Amino acid sequence: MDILRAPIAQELARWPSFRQAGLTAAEIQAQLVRPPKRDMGDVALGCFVFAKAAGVKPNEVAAKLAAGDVPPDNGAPRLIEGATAAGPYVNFKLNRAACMALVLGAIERSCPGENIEDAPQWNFGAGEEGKGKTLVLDFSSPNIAKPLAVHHLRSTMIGYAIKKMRESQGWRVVGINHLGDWGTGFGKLIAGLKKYFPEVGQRALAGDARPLGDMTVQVLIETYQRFNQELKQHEDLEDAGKREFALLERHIEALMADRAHEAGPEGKANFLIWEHARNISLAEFERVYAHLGISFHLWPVVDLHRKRVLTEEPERFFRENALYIGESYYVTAEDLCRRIIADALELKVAEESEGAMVIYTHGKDKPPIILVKNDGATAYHTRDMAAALYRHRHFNSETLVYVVGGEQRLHFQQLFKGLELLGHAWAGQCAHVDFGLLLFKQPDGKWAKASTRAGRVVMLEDLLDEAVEAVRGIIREKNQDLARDAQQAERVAHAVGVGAVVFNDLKSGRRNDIKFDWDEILNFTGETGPYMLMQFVRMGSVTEKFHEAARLKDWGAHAWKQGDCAQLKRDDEWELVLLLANFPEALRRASADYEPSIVAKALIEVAAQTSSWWTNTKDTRIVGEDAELSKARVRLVNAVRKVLGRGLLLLGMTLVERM
RNA sequence: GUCCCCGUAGCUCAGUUGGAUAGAGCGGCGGUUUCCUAAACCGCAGGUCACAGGUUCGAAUCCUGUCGGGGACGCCA
Repeated sequence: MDILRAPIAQELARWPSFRQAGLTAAEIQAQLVRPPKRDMGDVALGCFVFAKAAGVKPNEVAAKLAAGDVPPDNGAPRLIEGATAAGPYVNFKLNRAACMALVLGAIERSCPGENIEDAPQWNFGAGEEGKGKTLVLDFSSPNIAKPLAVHHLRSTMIGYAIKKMRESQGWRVVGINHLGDWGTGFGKLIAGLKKYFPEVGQRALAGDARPLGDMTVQVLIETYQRFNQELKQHEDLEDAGKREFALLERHIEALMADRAHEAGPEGKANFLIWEHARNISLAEFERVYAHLGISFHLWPVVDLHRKRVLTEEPERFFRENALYIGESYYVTAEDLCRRIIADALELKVAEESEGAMVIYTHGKDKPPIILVKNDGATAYHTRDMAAALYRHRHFNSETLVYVVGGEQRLHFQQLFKGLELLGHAWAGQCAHVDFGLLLFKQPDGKWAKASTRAGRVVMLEDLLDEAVEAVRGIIREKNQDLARDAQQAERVAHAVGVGAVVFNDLKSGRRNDIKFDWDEILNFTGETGPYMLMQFVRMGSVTEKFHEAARLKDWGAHAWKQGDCAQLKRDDEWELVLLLANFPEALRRASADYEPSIVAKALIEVAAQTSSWWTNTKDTRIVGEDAELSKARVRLVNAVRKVLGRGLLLLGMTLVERM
C-alpha cells in the first residue's frame, strides 16, 4: 500500500466532498487501511477521527464523503475508480492498471540490473529519515576464549539486519563487535596456562608472539575450567589469577602511554599470552562469521592505523565493514574510565558503599552501578560507560544501540541512567534492543535456558554445518542437474542451509524466546528461508524462459520491460502488486522498531502470494503463447524477484540463481 | 521477597499501535505433478484471544486485580 497511499490520498484530497470536509492529503493518508475482505474494495478510509473532530457519527461522515463527485481531470491517470460507504468506512475500488504501473515503475527505477551481482544495489524502500545521522550499533559481541554458540546467532543476525535496514533509511551505521576480552577471568586463564603448560610462560617471557603454539579455543576453555575446578580446593589460586590480570592491565596501560619498557617482562609476557589467545579466538570467529557472510575489521588494542582507515573513505568503510573493538580498548582509551570516575565524584553522583564506589541509579533498594570494585579494579559498568563516551565522541553519534539479550535489561537501564546522571543528555536516545532467550529441552521435558540435555551448548558452526548437510541431501534428491555441478551445488547448499537457519531466527519477533529444536530448524517446508529463496529462484528461471521464448518468437530481447499492466487482469496478480507496494512501509517500520521480523513477514506474504499465483497460472503459464500477456507477467515477475532479493539481502541471506 | 517480560488454534507465531466476520506456517485428514523448480499449490478440521472486573460508540490491543510461565536482582561480563 505504501507507494500507493500517498498518491491515493492526494487524489482524494482533490475530491469535492473531501475538500468540503476540509481534509488534507496527510490526514487522509493516515486513515487509509486495507479492508479485511477483498470484495469490499482495494483500500478503505476509516472515518472515526474525522467524525470525532466534526462531532458527528462516523457513518454519516463516510456516507457524505462517498457520495461526492470525482474530481476534475488533471491529466494524470486516475487511481480511484469508485467509492462506497460501508458503515464507518469508505471503501474504494482502484484503477488496477494505473496503480500497477505506479508500483512496478517504482520498483524498476530503484532496482537497476537483473543479475544477482546487481542485487546489492537494489534499494526499493529506501528512505531519508536517517540522512546525515550516525548510529553506533553494538552487536554479536562474543567472549574470547569461548566458542560461538547458537545463542550468538541472535545478536549477530538481528544486529546485522538492523545495520542493513537502518542504512536503507539513510543512516550511517557503525557496527561494533564488542568483544568480551577483559576481566579477571583472563587472569585466571593466564595463570592456568602457565600452571598446566609451563612452556607457554617460558615462550612468552622469551618474547615469542605465539606463546600458545597451535592451541585451539577448546584447549583454552578446558584450561580455564580445570583451573576453576582446582580453585575450589586451593583458594590461593584466586590470588594468582588476580595477580596475572593486574600485570596484564598494567602492561596495557603502559603500552598506551608509550612506556611499555617500564612495565617489566612479566607484564609483557602476559600481554603476549592474552593477545595470542585473543587471536586464536578471532580466527575461529572469522570462520563462522564467514559462513554468515559477515566480516569485522579489527581495531587493535594499541592501534596506530585507525586514523588512516577513517579518513580515507569512512562512508563506504562503515557500510562494508563492522569493527571489532574489544572491551580492553576502553580500559585505557583516552583515560575515559578514570574520567568517568572523576566526573562521578565531582558531580557527587557516586558514593562509597561496602568498599566499592557506586552510583545508585534506581534508588537505594535497587542494585547500584559499581564504578570501582572493592579491590580497586574497574567493573564492566565503568567500561561500558567509557565505551559509550568513546563511541559518542569518535563516531559523532547521538544514538547508541545495543543488540543484547533481554536478561541484561536492568544493566542497560542503569547504564543509560548513569550516563544521564553524569550530564550526558544524549543517553536518553540510546536503546537496548533486547531479544528472547534460547531455550533447550531438559530431561524433565521443560524448556530451559543455557544447555542441552547433554549439558553442553550447541556450537553455531555445528548447527550451520548440519543445515548445509541437510540441504546437500535435498539437492541430490530433487535437483540432479544442479548436483552434477559439484561446485555450484556446494555454493547453493551453503546459501540455502545457512539461509534456513538465519531466516528461522529472524522471522518471529525478536523478543520471543526461541525453543531450540533440530527437527523444526531442519524442516525446510512452509515459511522458511528455503521457501523464500525458492520463490526468488523461480522468478529468475521464468525470466530465463521468457528470454528463450522471445528469441524463438521474435518478441525482442527485453520486451517484458514494455509489459502493459492492463494485461494483468487476475485477482492474484493484483493482490501480489499490493503486497509489493507494502514493502517500503514494512521496511520503514522494521528499521524504526529494530525489528527484522517485520521485513521477514512482509516477504513471506509476497512469497506465498507468488507461489500461489505461479501454481494457479499453470494452465496458461506465465510465459505462454500470448506475447502481450507474457510480457506483462514477466514484468511483474521481475518486480517480485527484486523485492524478494532486496528483502533477503537486508536480512543477511545469500541469493542463489538455482536450487 | 522486589522489579521486568510474556500468556492468541495441538505446536510455533502474526494481528498495521483502539476499528469491519481474529489470520499464517507446522502437525493431522483429503486432493493436485505429460506443463516455466511439488523445498510447491488447493480444500477440510482446529479459537471463551489465560481468568475476572473496568475505561467507550467499539478491546486480543488501554487500566486494575488474580492465576500460570520465564528473566533479573553489588563487586562475573
